[in-house]
Amino acid sequence: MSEKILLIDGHSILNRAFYGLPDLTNTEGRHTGAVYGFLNIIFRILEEEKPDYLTVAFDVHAPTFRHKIYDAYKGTRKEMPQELREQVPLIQEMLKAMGVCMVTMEGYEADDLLGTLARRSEAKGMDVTILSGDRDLLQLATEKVLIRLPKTSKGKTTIEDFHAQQVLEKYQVTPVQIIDLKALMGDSSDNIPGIPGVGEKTAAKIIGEFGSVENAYAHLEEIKPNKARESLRENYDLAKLCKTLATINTDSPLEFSYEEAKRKDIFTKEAYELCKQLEFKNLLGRFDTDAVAEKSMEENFFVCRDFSGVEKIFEKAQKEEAAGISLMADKEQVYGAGIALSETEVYYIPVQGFVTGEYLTEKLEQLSCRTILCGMDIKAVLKHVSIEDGSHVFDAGVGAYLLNPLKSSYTYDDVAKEYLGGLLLPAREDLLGKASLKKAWEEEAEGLGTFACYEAYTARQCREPVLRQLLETGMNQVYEEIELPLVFTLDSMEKWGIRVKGEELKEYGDKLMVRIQELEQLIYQQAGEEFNINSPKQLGVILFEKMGIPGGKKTKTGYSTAADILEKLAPDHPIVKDILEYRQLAKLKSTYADGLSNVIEEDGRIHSTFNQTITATGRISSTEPNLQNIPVRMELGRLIRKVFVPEDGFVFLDADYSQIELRVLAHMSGDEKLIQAYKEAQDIHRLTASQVFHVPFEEVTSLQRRNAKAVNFGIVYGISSFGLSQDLSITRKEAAAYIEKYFETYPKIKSFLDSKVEEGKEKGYVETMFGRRRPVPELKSSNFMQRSFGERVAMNSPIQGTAADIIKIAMNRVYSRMKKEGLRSRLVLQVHDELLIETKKEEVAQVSKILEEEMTGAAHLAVELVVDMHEGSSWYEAK
DNA sequence: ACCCTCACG
DNA sequence: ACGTACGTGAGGGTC
Repeated sequence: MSEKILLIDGHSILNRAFYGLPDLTNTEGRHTGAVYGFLNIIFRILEEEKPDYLTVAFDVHAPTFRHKIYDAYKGTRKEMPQELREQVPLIQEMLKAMGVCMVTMEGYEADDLLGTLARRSEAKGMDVTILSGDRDLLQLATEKVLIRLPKTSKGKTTIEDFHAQQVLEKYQVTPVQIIDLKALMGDSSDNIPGIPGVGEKTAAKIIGEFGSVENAYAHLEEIKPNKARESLRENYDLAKLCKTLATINTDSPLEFSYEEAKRKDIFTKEAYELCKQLEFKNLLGRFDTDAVAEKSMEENFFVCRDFSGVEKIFEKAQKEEAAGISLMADKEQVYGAGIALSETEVYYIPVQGFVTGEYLTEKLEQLSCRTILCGMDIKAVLKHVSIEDGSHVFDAGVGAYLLNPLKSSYTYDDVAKEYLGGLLLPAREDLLGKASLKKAWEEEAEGLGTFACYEAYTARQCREPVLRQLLETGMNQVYEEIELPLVFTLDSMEKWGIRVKGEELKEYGDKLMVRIQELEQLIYQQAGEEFNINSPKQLGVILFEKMGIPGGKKTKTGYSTAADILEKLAPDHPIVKDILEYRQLAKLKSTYADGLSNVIEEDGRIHSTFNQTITATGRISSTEPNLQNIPVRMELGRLIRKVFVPEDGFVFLDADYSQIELRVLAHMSGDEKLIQAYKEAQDIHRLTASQVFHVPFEEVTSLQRRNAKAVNFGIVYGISSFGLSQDLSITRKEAAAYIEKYFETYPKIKSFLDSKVEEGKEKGYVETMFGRRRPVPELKSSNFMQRSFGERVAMNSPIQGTAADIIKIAMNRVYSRMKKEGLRSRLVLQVHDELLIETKKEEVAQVSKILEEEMTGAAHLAVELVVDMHEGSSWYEAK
């Protein structure tokens, strides 16, 4: 069998990886996504091809022979974005570490080097494979030269393979004729102009018929489309020049040693270190562990099964300042616990024999009186271990979230990587797969123990660096005074849950169903056929094709059938009105009537999870179910709130902040006029309208008020004329005029927003009144859209985040005051600017006072914090 | 797994 | 020219 050489087009593969995959950054902020993608592609190809030789070609930044014959060649050649450019030396460093042969040559592009090596190798009788993202390379295809073009879309990489035969099949021309094709049609990405009036189709036809540019010129009169004929007549010289430009040089004077290109083991120690540095954790598994072996941390993990041994562990733990804790437990039971006493002493204690779940949790409770318990997720531990407050607790997940709220998760492996000097640990999935805890307990006992040890270890070891960084960033107060106490407040809310009348919810769902079926029939009749109304795709076809309704706005995948589009069509088309009603009811039925019914627990209550480490701004979120998006704006949906009721002997007290974000803005910007407005006005939107439009307060029209209100909202979101124009259905110009007037009226608001963008650019983050940070990496992006997004984020996050801080402070104070005053009332829900308290009837007056005092007193702003409060026997009534 | 749509603040 | 309001979570469809 003949030998095989694999030739790789470095820049073009890097490009493909950059544009086809999401960008990654490591902890140092280096962009690494393209390098990661590049490596994945070549690993795959190496496995498939098993070549004897391997070489990667790169362009050099210097004029090539093409520049010499054609000045415009360089022309408007697109600059690489910074995020990609900085990865070029990185991939080269990586390839060097892997011992991969690289070639470059001044005056030649990578294509020419690949062409040259392909022909030389072919002449030696080798098989050649070229990996590139560039279709130009197809001109090199022969029976012995295979061109492989990877294509990445939606994270999946597929590879298209071409020998000469496949080129012929796909393009109806020989590989060499690819050059002629390009000479006529041009190639914008390569700055080859082609000749005017000839596109892809015509070029293919001409070359198919005449075989080459030269022969076509020789038979000029036979060329069919007149336009193409005349264009070739006039531009023959240009066509020939293009042909030269498009021709890959296969005879460059490259010095090349096959010896150096011989394929070696690329999984070297150096490459391993570099992968670690770049945090390519998923790639490390490819390296032979013996060759790169490090001392395993698992040598310090011990399983303790005997009772007296466990007692000793806890005795020892009592003497430590801090211990890492990882409780392996689900709702039903406790399976065991990991406990880290020091860097080199980590135990796993499985539940068995005398070591019961109750025993374990009790020991942990005792331990928490003296020793600081460090966990990745303390709120989860609290479900089994009762701890009074945060005085002896460290929550690594919450700490890591504060230090960087943009992460998608705060699992121990992520946190270890970030705060333990890039330490790479196996993730839960590596140890347990996708198994549930129960399943792991039954079938993967050893993995479960290892998992618990890693988690406990990480929680303990992270304490110092995380606390230090919290101090360095000035976020220690937010951690200690807001987030850590909040763990206990949220835990209490989750445990209480909220009572829901299941029967009534079912009845509500049944009523909806009746109307849904009516509407279904109506819609089918009007459409003239049955189809799935829930499918935007099918619906789009019915409305905009079959029924020919105009105004079908295309999205990426088809027509948009979103409510704001349909609403504009509703007046003229009865079916659209029915569809809108159907949609509304279907949503209420599936998400709320059915969705909530399914999560009512044995105690007749719904126990949502309030997540503290999700949002970028500092808000909390609610899941399984989400109780922060229960309908309220439309009456029909609002009725759902009637099934949320307090237990017997209790009522609901609902308290919400009045326009907290706008008040926060007034305070943070220090705009005297807005502050004054709040001191005077009952109706801030009306007053804003009166000041912006220069009309007396009493004469403000409802339209003016609506517009002012929209601008007020827009300001908080990080205003843009486009966004406002969409919201108000006006032109961008009009929207821009409103904004300008607004800024004239409240000049300090403009300077405040501008200063936030500036600050974000300078520091890389913006912060709330209380020092909570949100990084805004998008501000440095070379992409206009992303940068604009960053600007809006820089304006919005300090406002939204400060409001979130304030209500968190209020929640904590309300929670601890009710506890301190020995009340039986309890906080059950938070909806961003609203608190719901299930209040013992006898305690209504006392709780009202607490709510009022703690909510309005949570922060001292230049404007008052105003709270609206209502009492009721359901959430519906209390709102 | 990803898109679309829609519920809330 | 680009193609958007800020922050979330859930359900259904589609590939």
